[in-house]
Parts: sequence; C-alpha cells; structure tokens
Amino acid sequence: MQQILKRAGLKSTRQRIGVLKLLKQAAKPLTAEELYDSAEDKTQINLSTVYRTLGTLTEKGVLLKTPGQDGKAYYQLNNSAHRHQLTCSVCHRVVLIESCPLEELGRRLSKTTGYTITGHSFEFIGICPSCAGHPHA
Amino acid sequence: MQQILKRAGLKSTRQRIGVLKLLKQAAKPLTAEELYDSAEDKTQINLSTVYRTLGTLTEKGVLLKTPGQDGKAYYQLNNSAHRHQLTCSVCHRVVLIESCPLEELGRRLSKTTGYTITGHSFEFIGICPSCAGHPHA
DNA sequence: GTTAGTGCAAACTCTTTGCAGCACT
DNA sequence: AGTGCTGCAAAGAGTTTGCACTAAC
Repeated sequence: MQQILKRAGLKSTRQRIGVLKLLKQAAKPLTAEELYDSAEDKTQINLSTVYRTLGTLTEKGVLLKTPGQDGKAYYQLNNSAHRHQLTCSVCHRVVLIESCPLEELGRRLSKTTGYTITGHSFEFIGICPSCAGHPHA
Repeated sequence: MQQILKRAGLKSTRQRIGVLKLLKQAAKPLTAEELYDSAEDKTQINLSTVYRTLGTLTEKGVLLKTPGQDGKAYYQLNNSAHRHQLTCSVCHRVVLIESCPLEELGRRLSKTTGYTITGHSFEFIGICPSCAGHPHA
C-alpha cells in the first residue's frame, strides 16, 4: 500500500491508505460517497479528501475512473483484475461484467496513434430480463 | 428525422428535429451545451429542452450517452457509425477512435446475461505524443 | 523545518424539476 | 380539444477550491 504511494511520489497518509485498502477489498468500482461512507469511523476522513485522493491517484494512473450513466464517477484499482459495469436502463440496477476485453485493443490503439494508453472506462447499457418481462416495474 | 421520432412515439417538434439534425451532421459526440450553442438562432431552444430531449431520446435508444472523464455527458446517434473518444490525461484534448469493437462483444454478453443490450459507452484514457514529449505542457 | 496533505465551508458546474403557457396530433 | 412539450427560474447532485491548520518527510 505504502509502496504504491511512494512509487507515485506521494506521501503516505492514513486517509490515502484507507482509500486504497477499501478499493482493494471492494472488487467492484466504488463512488466517492461510497468510499466516504465505508470509512469505518466517519471522522477519519473528509469527503473533500476522498475526492482529492481519488483525483491524484487517478492522475498517477493508480486508479481507474469510470464516469457512470448515473452521473457519479466510479473508481477502482487500475490493474488487470478491474471490472466493468452493465446498467439496466429501466431499473438502473448495475451488474458486473466478468472480463475486460479492452487490454489488447488498447495496445493496438497505442501503436496506431502514438498515445500511451493508461486506462479506459466503459459500460454497457441494456434492459435486464426482469424489466423486459414486466416493463412497468 | 420525423420518422425517428414517430417510431419512438414522440411528437415532432422544431426543437427535437434541430437536435437530431445537429447530431447527424456532427459525426462526433456532442455535449448538451455544445448542442445548445450550435443551435443557429439561440432563441430557438432552451437549455432545459436540450437536456430533456437528450434524456428522452437516450431512453428510447435513439441516442447514445457517454459520460466523459470531464464530467460532461456526450451524445451521438445510436447507430453503427458512432464514435468513441480517446482523452489525453495531461492536456485533456480529445481525439476520436476509428471503429467500435464492442458490437460483437455486446451480442455475446446479451446471450450470457439475458440482458437486451441497447448501447454502451466507452473511452480510452492516455497521454498524447505531444504531452509525452514535453511533460510540462 | 519544509512541503505536501487535510478539514471545513463555501462555491461551482452540470443537470433536473415544478409550473404555467404553447404546439403538435 | 387534449395531451405532450417547452421556457423560465429555481433547486439539486456531484465535485472542486481557498484558506488556515496538521502531519509526513
């Protein structure tokens, strides 16, 4: 945890370590508010600090930021285990997609454009079987 | 244009047709504000109406909504010619990706999850060659 | 000791909503 | 004529920022 921060040239603080720990445990993308609410003792971190931490860690490439259809941004560790979402456009419930097919595509894109690809965000939108069944849910 | 609206069960209004026309011409995703500013005569449509129009057309599956890293939502026609973005995390300039590789993936996902896939949003994040060259731009 | 990070409160941006009037079918 | 759509103004949600204080190096 501290190593990640050191590598990024950032100071190790209780707040940052807390955020990283939560994201590591989560195994699904979390919003700033979810992180804030999950902080065991609410007084341990301020919402502004959550936002600032997420911002700097995203800039450093440590985190992946995925702006969702709901207007909130979802954050997760930027590693090969990251997950993407599938949102139902009727009931707005979210499920996770098993694997990420974009790594290879990113490598190809990197070659053709000269960009260094540091991450990606994506999300499918659809209608879940339950909403397709009773459309007025 | 009117046909699209009729098929979606919506009334044909000057404002909606204007929005659709602009999106058709654009060939790149636009934000609500860009659409509002592009309306030839500014008095022809209200910003709220732009948002409402984009919302209903997205719900009907006519438009594709892609929430960007910058906090704004980008809209485009939901057809096979749609485009995705590649954003530089340093200078925040945006370029377009040539093709969309997610159609096939969506079909597969539809089979495994039972969801009706109606769209997707995605974006790559990277560092453009120019920013990689002089990092302090 | 110095610099980077934090908390708090206020501000800002994008987007949504209530309501009265207008336009499409 | 009736219903859906629009404009306006005000509110809402999520996120950012200035400043004084604190903690990491």
